Amino acid sequence: MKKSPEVSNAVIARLPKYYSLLISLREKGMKKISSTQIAECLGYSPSQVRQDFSCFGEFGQHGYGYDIDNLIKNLAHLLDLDRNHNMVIIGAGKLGQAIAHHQLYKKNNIHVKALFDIKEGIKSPDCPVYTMDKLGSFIKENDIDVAMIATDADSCQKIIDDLYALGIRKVLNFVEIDVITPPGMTVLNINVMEGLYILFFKSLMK
Amino acid sequence: MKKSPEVSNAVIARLPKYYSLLISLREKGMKKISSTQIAECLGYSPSQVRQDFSCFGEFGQHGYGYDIDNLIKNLAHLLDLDRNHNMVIIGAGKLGQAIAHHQLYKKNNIHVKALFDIKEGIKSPDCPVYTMDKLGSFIKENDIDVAMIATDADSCQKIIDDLYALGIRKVLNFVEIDVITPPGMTVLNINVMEGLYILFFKSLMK
DNA sequence: TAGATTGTTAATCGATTAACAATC
DNA sequence: TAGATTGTTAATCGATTAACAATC
Repeated sequence: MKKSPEVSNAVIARLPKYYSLLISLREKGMKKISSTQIAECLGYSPSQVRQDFSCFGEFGQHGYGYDIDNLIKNLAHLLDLDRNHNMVIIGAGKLGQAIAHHQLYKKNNIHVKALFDIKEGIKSPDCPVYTMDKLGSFIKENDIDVAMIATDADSCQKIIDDLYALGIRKVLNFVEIDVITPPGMTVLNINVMEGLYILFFKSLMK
Repeated sequence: MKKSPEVSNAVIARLPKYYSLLISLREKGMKKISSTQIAECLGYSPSQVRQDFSCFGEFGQHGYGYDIDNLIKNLAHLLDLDRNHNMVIIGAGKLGQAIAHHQLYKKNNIHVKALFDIKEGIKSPDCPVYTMDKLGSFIKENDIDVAMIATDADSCQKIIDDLYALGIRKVLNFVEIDVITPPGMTVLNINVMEGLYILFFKSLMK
C-alpha cells in the first residue's frame, strides 16, 4: 500500500500531532474544526495544515471545515491505527516491563502479548514472560506484527535479525546502538542520550 | 551563553550524531577524519558536514581535515558535555528506575543523584529514593541542574512548575501529555506512542 | 445568495549542495 | 611545490506561506 510518491519527513513528523490533537478534541465533544483552528492549537500555519492533508486526499468540505470524526478516521487509516496490532517486547528488565504498560496502547488497538528474556523465571504483572527459545512459535501463533527491543546492546543486532527472519517488519528499538536494518524492515530508535544532548544544547542557546 | 543568531533544528538534530560517531571512532583509535569520511558514516553530504560545523567555528585545518580529539572537545562544549551534570528522576516506578540506569551517563559526566516518588518505601538498586517533600532541599544541596520525569500524567504539569520554582531549567519528560513549558525552561519530550505512529506510517509506506 | 473555508497553484523562504578560493 | 581538504559563497532544491478560484 504505497503512498503518494514521497511524503517528506517534515510531514510525517506532524501526522501524530494532528492525530493526537483531534482525538483529544473529540473527547472534549468537538464535532468540526477548521485548518485555522488546528494550526492555532499546534503552532503551524493554516496553509501548512491544508497542504499536509492534501498529500493524502481531500478530507474537508469547502466552506465548512473538517468533520473531526471523519478526519480522525482518515488519519487513523494513514497511521495504520484502524486495525489491531499484536506486539512482543524483547527484554523483560525494568525498561521492558515499563514499556509493556502504557495507558495509550488500548485506545490505539495495540496489544502487548508477551515479554521475552534470556533469563528464566522473570515475572511481570498482567503479561506473560517467556524465554527466547519460545519467540518463534509465539510470533506465529499470536499473529504478532510489531516488536519493541529493550535488551542490552550486545544482543540487539542479533534480535533484529531474528525478528526479521520471523517475519516482523516493525520494530521500536530502545537500545542505543547503531543497528543495521534489514531491507523491508522499519526500525525506529528511541534514544534517550540523544535527547539529553539536544536538551543541553537548546538550554545553552537560550 | 547565546549561540550565533539562530541554529536550525535540522542542524541541532545532527549534532548528537556527529558527537556519538566521533566518540566511537576515537575508541577505535582513529586520530583524524575528513568531512567526506564523516559524511559517509552518517549518510550526509560533505558540504553539509562542513556547513554544520561552520555555524559554530572553524574546527578543522585546511588540507588536513579534523583532529578527532579536538573536534570532540569543541562539540562537547557546544553540547554542554564538558562539565558535570547532576540529575534527579521524578517517579520511581519501573520506568523511572529503568532510566536511572543508563550505561552512557557515566561517560557523559551525568550523575543520577536520587529518585523521588509520592509513595514511601520504594527501593532502587544503587540509587536513593526519597519522597517528594524532600525534593526542594535535595536540589539545593546537591547542585542538581537537570531532571527527568516519569510519573503519571496527572502530576506532570505540577512537577514541571515545581521544578521550575526550584531553579531547574532542563527537563527530559517521559510523560505523554502536552505540558506548558515555563519561560526560560527547556523541556524535551520522549514520546513512545508518537514513535509507534511514525513507525506504523513508515512501514506502510514501504 | 453571502459568507466561510477548502484544495491548489504560485511566491517566498530556508536548507542543502556545488563550486572554488584559501591554505595547510 | 603539489596535493588535499577546509571554510564560505553562490546555485539549487525543497518546504512553507500566501493568494485565490472553487464550492459548500
